[in-house]
Amino acid sequence: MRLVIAKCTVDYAGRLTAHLPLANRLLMLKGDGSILVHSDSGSYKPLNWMNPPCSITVQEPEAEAAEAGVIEVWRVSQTKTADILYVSIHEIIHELDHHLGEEPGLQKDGVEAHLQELLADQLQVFEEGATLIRREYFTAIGPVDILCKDASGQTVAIEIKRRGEIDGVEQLTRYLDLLNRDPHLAPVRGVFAAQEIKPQARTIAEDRGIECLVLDYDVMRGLETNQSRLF
Amino acid sequence: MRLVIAKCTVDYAGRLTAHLPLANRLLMLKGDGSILVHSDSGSYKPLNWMNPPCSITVQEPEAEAAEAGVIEVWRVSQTKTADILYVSIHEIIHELDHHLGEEPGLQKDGVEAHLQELLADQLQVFEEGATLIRREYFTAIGPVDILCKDASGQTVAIEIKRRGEIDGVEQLTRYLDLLNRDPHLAPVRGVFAAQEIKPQARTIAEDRGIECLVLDYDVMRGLETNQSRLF
DNA sequence: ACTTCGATCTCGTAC
DNA sequence: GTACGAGGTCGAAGT
Repeated sequence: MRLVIAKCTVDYAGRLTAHLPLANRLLMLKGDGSILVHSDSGSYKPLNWMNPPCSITVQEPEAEAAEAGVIEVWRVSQTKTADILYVSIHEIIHELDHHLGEEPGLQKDGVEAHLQELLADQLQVFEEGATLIRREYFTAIGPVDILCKDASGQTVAIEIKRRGEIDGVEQLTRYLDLLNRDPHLAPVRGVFAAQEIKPQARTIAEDRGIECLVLDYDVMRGLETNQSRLF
Repeated sequence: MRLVIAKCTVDYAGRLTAHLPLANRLLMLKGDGSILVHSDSGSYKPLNWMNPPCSITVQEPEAEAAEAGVIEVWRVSQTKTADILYVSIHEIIHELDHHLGEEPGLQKDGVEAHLQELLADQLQVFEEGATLIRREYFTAIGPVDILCKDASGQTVAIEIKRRGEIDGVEQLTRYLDLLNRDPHLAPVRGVFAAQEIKPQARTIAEDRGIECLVLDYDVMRGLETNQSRLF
């Protein structure tokens, strides 16, 4: 990895065109040829960048640019797409080069699939007396997150999201349309469950007779802990 | 901005928990207190990070960690949320500190809003004789990008996307359902316009009687330039 | 290989 | 401020 702190301008042309006026920035050149342009604030997204695979060539500035103070131009071109990035260097302030070696990679834990497991184990959170038919109940158009029966024996399809938005309601609607064609299952209740349900999604869901269920992840995790202690 | 190349492990606990095994990495400490952990490959997303506002304190390692080779621990805590990040430093390989100064910011061009403006000004691109009713025609479920009348006087709802995908067709479908309930407007034609329309989106759209319109951004920008020169 | 969907999404913008 | 949609989304999982 090569790190360069430089006074530069940057021009990008690809899906959009963008320009960075003259200022001091960090240029990070990774081992795979990609480049990131970072400022001293903002979140993890660089001001500008080029994804691998790409190649960097150093060019002499054109006469006009040289007069404006450009000492060299880095031409970064994407190998697959036509995207291109020009970094016009006015001054190199610091430079540092070091080979980092192997990256073992990030180990994650605690994703959204957990919500589905928790609700399947705790169907009373949805309704007392509900019994699981199965998780990931497969249909021709995709898996229904949870299929169960309520206390009266009616089939219930539950769609689970972390954040409930319109897309999720559309998805559940398609499942319900399909499931209700099966005389063994129909009529099927639809339940849209999420940690947070957006107003527009709730409106559309309720307009279609779909029930909304807000899940409290921390409470459900707590219930699970208590259950595992009890049994 | 402070740049440190170090042999380290990283532990994050917040919305999820994550761990980085021992390896050499770049630690970028920005002026606003945020920190990014980058490896030598991958895209612009860091392996791990903490967003501002956050504070960093350096701690002595606990006895067990010290025996494992940890020389210091950086405790990075988010000011608002309870998120926390620990960087356990085993060895500092390089270090570089420099104040970058003001960042003038990225100048973008070529967004989707521009497509809407252009098409509203150039309805002949859609169909000769079409006349604008209004952009961002507001409905109970959101704004219709362009509402206009065709040469025969029929109402037309146009949904514009940069890339036309299924979501956009669903959105337009909802608008059409709603608009067609209004006897002053019905029957309403639906037009799905985008720089690029995915085959699946096109299939669904046409199956629903929605017309697809591929927009050439460069040509439309050229037309606008010519218009502003003529008038 | 391509597609779909979640994300510690980030980022802008309208309200 | 919050809410919503778009992204040069990124990244992983499944097909």
